This record gives sequence, C-alpha cells and structure tokens, in this order.
Amino acid sequence: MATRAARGFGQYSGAARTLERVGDRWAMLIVRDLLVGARRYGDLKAGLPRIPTNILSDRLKELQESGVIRRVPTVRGGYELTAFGRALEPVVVALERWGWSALGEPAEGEIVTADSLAVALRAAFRSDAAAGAPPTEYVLHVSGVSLVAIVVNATLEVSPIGPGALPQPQRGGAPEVAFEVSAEFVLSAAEFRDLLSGSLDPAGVQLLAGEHDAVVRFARMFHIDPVGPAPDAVVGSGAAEVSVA
Amino acid sequence: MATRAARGFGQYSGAARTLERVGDRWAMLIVRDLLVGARRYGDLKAGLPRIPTNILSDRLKELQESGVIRRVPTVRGGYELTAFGRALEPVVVALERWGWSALGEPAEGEIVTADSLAVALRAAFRSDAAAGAPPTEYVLHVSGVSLVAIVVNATLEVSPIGPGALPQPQRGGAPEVAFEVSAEFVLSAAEFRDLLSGSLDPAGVQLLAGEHDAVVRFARMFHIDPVGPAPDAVVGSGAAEVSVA
DNA sequence: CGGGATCCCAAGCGATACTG
DNA sequence: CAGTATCGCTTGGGATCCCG
Repeated sequence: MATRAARGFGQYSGAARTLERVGDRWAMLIVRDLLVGARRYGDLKAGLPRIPTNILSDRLKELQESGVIRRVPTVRGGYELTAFGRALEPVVVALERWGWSALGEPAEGEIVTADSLAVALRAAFRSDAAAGAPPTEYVLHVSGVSLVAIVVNATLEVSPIGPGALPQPQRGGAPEVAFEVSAEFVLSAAEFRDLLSGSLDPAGVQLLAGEHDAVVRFARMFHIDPVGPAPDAVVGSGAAEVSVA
Repeated sequence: MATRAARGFGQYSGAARTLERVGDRWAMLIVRDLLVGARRYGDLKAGLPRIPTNILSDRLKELQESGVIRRVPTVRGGYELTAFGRALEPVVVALERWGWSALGEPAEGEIVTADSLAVALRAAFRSDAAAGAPPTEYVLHVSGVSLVAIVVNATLEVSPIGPGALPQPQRGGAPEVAFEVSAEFVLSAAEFRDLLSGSLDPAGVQLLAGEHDAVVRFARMFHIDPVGPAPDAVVGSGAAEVSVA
C-alpha cells in the first residue's frame, strides 16, 4: 500500500510531482468527486462503481498523506479536500474538457454519476456568457441522475439531488434569490454530451418545466467545444489519418 | 501491452475518458515532452530517464491508437502530437502548475530536462504581464540544461538548446526581430523554482549577460503562485518511503 | 549504433471474504 | 457502513537481446 511515491519519475518537474501524488489509477476521480463536496466512503464507492474497496482505501490513505484530502472529523467515514486538494480543480476541469471530445457513446455498463455531471457542468460553464443573465435555476435529469444548477451573477453553483451528499456547510442559509427563470429538463447521456458540444438542437430537449428559451440560454452558458479534428481513434492497423495540414 | 482501454472506469465521463487514454504511467510525460516539439524515440528515452524501453514502446503505440500522437513520416523513430494531442496542453499546464507547489527539493538522482523546463516556462507565462514589454530574448541555464525563451508581443516561444530536438518546422525563417533586451542567467533547480514562485530575489541571480532589470521583468512575466497552504504532507518529497511491505 | 522487442520478477491492481 | 485481509492476475521495472 501507499508506496507510490517510491516509484518516482526521476524528474525535478511540476508535472512529474503532480503525477506522483495524484497520478495513481482512480486517484483523480476521487478528487473529482470530492470537488463537488464532502463525501463518505460509501458515497465514493457508489460513484466509482468499479473501484475495488481495497484500492479506494489505499488511495484515501495516500491522498491524506499527500495533504490532498482529510477526514471530516464529525462524520464517520467522511472525507473532504484540503485547500491544497481544491487547487486541483483546474487539473480536473482540463481533464474533463479534453475527455469530452472523445466521449463517444456510452459503453456497455457505463454509468453516469451525479458528481461527474456536476464537474462537467463546472467545466463547461462560461461565466462571460452568463453575465447579464437573469438568476436562473436549472434542474437536470441526465440518464437517471438529477442535479440543480443555479446561475446567479455569472456564478455557478451545482449540487446533486438526492442521497449521497454530506450536509454541506450550507451556502448562507436559504437562497434568498427569487429565480426569474427556471427550467427542468430530461436528457440521455448522449444528448447531454451533444447539448454541451453544440450539436444538439435545444428545441428537441424534453422539458418538464420552463420554456425552451431557457434551454437555449443553457446551451450558450454551458459549452465545451470539441477539439480540432475528431478522434479518429482506434485505428486498427496503422495508418488512416491524416488530414489537416 | 495496450490493454489500458480494457480497464475502463465504468463511467460515462470526460475525466474518466481522458484518464483511459492518457492516464497510464508515463503517458502524460511523453505528451508533455512532445508538446515542446517532435522528438525521436531516443530523445524521449533520454528525457524520461527512468522509463523502461518496453514501456516507452508500449505507450507510444497506445498513444498512436488513441490518435494523440503520430509518427513523423520523414524521420526514423520520430513522433509528434496530432492536433488532438496538442489539445492536451491545458491538462499538462494544469499539472505543471499544481506540481510546482509541491516541488520541494530535488530528490537524490532527480534530473532536470530541457523539455520539462520549457513546459514549466509555458505554464508560468503570463501574457498579460508581458504586454507592453520590449521584445526580449532570455537564455536560461538551469541545473545544466539550457533553453531560450523569446517574448515578443506578449507571446512566448521556448526552445531547448542543444541536441535532442528534431528540426522544427521553422517558425518563418530567421527571427527578424531585433531584441531590444536580452539576458542570460544561471540558476540551480531550486533557485529556478523560487524565482517562479516569487520567493527568490532577482538581484541574487547570477547573470552571464544583460541587466538585472531584465531578470526582474522575467520574474514578473513568469510566475506560478504557490497554492494556498503549503502541503503539510508527510511525504519527504519523494524520498522517505517507505518501510512498508 | 540507435530503435525496438523479449525475457523475468516484483509490485500494483482487482475480486472476494471477512472483521470492527 | 467502513474498512482490512488475502489471493491470483496483470502491469510496470530492469536487463538483455535482436534488427536494420
């Protein structure tokens, strides 16, 4: 256990150090989920369905030793990011954005989790495009999981709906804002991907409440552009590329 | 070999996809080095001193299959990023920045490579702080490796000096700019770290050419803030470990 | 001689069972 | 529910060997 640091990369470099600390399999995904809020051992396990329990246990130990996470003293089995760990947000966001270009279709057995969606929303959020928008509350149901995204004053707050979240420090009592607009809609995973990448017509989105107009604005505020040329990907035998020039 | 994709994370998520493609040990460091320019097999091996040759070979194959890199047709053993791979730059930059906060002292046997320095400079570059600065050429010697950083019009170009780089597409013939300022200086690895994090007085830098004033401007244009609270961390920066079985 | 493939061994990983 | 213990399989590390 916890021997990763022993296998350094032999380089005095920032990227190498980062990978030594959070480069282990699963580690970054644990950080991602904790970025949304404090979580219990069982929550993490549920959000990372294929992680073996001993690996989760090892990673949590290693991440604590690296100063990335700490236990929540008041909650049995609770973990949260330290300030040092929260500083990994740009890394997670960058991972999220790039991966979006290669998402493809959901593979057999792949699930969507509320925490990963929440981070995807954060990664896609464009505060400049949100400037001037009226306070809005979006409720999303994507592939069976639900979350609320609140946009006020060009800032975003996302929270998963349902069980699995520790009581949050509570963002200043009850939200006093009266939302001028709100919308609630339902998407499949692939539709959500296409909505964020701009290739799904907002008019086709299934609304539970609100106006389609709100969806149009949603697509403007939340966007991840696909990277240059699509991933030709898994080219069986060699060649096939290239294009561009 | 090349079985990484088989071990997916079971999630339909951008971050998970990214890690499936470039999350393997060493993969991101290969991408980092290629971000500086095309490299040969042997260059990569030299820049990643602890990588076993079979692993390097495997990673190069996997990265090709993922569409992240391709071979340079004209150069034996040459590799370069595709446009898709170049889009990983924000990821690498984020890794570099975070790792900087935890760099600590160089561990026994750790080396500094020209490519990692070049990426560190890119990660540290603040184009806003460079706006209005006169065209400047910096020559850096850090812990035995050398590189040139050229700042013109708030844009940066870095290139390692010496062998190990493939002939680059050449950025438009000879640089026509007459540099109004230039400076050349020598730093240890730790000094370089401190210079970028703002805790080293530029006045103490050993100059080979130019004015100290240029170093002061360098420190303003190239900066990575240390993240909030230092990593308390057990971790004796890469050493220390670890009894453990 | 540089580029790359092939060994073997150790360490990490994954699945299951088990304990506080 | 929150982990620890154990075991077999897979991967990475290091040295060696082969090819052009």
